[in-house]
Amino acid sequence: MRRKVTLKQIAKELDISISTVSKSLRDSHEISEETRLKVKAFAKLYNYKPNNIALSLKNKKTKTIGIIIPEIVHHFFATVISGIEHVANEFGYNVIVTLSDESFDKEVINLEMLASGSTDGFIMSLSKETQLKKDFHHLEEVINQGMPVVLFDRVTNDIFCDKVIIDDQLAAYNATEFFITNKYKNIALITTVDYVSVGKLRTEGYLKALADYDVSINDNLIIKVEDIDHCQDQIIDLITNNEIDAVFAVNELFAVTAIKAINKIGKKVPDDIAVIGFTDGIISQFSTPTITTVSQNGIKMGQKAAKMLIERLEKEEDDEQYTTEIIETELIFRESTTT
Amino acid sequence: MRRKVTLKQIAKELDISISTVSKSLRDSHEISEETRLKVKAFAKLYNYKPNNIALSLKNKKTKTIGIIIPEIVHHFFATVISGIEHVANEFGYNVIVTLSDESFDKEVINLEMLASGSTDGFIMSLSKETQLKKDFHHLEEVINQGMPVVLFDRVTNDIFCDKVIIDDQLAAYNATEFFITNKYKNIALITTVDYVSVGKLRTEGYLKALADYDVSINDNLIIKVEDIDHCQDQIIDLITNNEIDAVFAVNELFAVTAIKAINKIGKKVPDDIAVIGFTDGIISQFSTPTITTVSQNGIKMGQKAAKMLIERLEKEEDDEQYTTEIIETELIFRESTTT
DNA sequence: AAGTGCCACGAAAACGTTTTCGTGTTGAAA
DNA sequence: TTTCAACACGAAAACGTTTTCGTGGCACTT
Repeated sequence: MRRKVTLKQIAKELDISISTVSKSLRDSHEISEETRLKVKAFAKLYNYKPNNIALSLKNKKTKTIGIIIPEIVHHFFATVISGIEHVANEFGYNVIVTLSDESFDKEVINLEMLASGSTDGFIMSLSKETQLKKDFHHLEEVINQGMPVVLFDRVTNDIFCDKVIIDDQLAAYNATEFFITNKYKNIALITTVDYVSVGKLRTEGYLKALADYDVSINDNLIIKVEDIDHCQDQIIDLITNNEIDAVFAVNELFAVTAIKAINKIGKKVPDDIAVIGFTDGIISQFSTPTITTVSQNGIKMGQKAAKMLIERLEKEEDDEQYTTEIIETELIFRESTTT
Repeated sequence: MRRKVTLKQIAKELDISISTVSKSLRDSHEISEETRLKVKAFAKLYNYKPNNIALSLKNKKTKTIGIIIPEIVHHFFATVISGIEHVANEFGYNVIVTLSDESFDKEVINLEMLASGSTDGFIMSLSKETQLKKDFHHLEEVINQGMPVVLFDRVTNDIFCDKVIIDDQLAAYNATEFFITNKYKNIALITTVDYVSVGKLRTEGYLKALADYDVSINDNLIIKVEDIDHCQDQIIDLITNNEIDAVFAVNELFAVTAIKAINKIGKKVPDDIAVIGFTDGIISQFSTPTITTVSQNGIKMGQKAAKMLIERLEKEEDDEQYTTEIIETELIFRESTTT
């Protein structure tokens, strides 16, 4: 077993000082060509690589970005990570990923862990519990310590930092508007409970569209799902007991579940009932029928978030000008709607 | 902005030595209760947290695990990461994730980056290109330096290290056997090119089952997909031009694509043609019809891999006894098959 | 021969910890 | 009064870098 070689060992072996070795490897003009080449040859032979940890300690930069998300087994978050990772890599950064599992406590613990020197900054999406509690002290703390934070998707107005979001309300508005202008009048909404920020915004967009077009709002057509794993019965109820011709769902899972429910009661998508979902993920692409959906480009969100964070990291003067970047969404038409 | 406080600053503020501060915080009996309490109060007030980087340098342990996978936008890999992260977290480790994008060069670069002090060990799944080139020097190198490596899913016999896999061949055998014993005789196989280790093994399982049951092998019923994004035409060809009653696909995507192709030519799943896929992911669960599939529990694989790695990290004497853990698979019956 | 300047290199500090060892003070025992 | 142990604390090394500054030796100029 060949342990990793250090400057000190090279210095000893070559009977010169550590400084000389370091300078040689960094091509300092202070060192004669002779020693420089000798050192470099030796270093190459022994496959010397500077120790990142030592560098981090010295430079007070870790060149790593901390990511904290509610869960990773979720196509959208996976795409965001992918976007972040690629940009980070390009700029010589690594990413360290932790999951909050939608728990406030885990979010806090992970944040504090990583804030103790492991990362230069954070990219986060808030856990449900955090959004419910509205407690953001942990975020304020790290921001106060001078660590930049970029929030994406599930954000909050209570914290001042850079953010990357989509215009959830507008996107939902547009989807609903599409239904209305295509003569659908009984549009059901399957959404989340209100404390999930994006769910609430999408609900608002739906309501605003109805209001703007003078379509009466029927509360029976709206369900707010608390437990995503057991939403099926609720949805079947809704569809069975109401005369509807369209469904707007605030995520893929609700959309595909709605479609299955519709099939189950013997109706057809899109002929009897049209469906639009949210998030252009695996499900929307491969479901039968494929699902018309609001695409929220996770890759792009991740890339943007990473760029914002790195930019802030690489300029020393910290201006307090925070920006909120809005990623474009678009309605992707597939088989679950007709025009 | 309140910068992070260090031992030195506390020492200065309290006019005592750094050693005393450190010892106080670690409850050393060398320190009088008076100073101990004073220091602790002060540390708490200023929210002192030891700097991880400094600790890593001193202890020569980073308490981080490096993960290198081909891509993250892939449900299976996401589940594995999830499994790893949770176990790692439990043992006080963090995970740092990098993607090879199926490229040999990126795999090497990322490995070398992380090997330079950033992580204590690795959990990896090989990129396609690496499997094609059969070049594993980068792995040998880090293993030689004393860094433990655990390979999962896409592994190689050329490297001696711990591994976590499923019995791909057996799983494929069982799926094929199910078809045969249920009177399906014309079983198509949609698989990958041979250099993808798991694809090859699954192909072998299929062939072995046919041979064992004296079903003649028809090469026309086998396609090996090179480019996953453009497999549709190939699959339609296969289904249109051959009389088949069953399809075994080595991943979800092939399975769902096959189902769509079958629908397109006016046949029904499972009545005309039955389909079994591989990997119990989102697609299999939410496709219509839902897909009978070989479940390879990614969470469990990740957990096992993490446990193996951490166990090796935490015992100092390095025995050279490597083990290969086989995760159980099972056939999950859904709507794409009948019995 | 004295002064000047350059060349090539080394010593040491710094980043933030932990830990070993040494040391001054105190009180009690002899 | 001397001796000794216990107590409470500090100095310093170590982890692996980079970088600033200092310095000895040499060649050159005058």
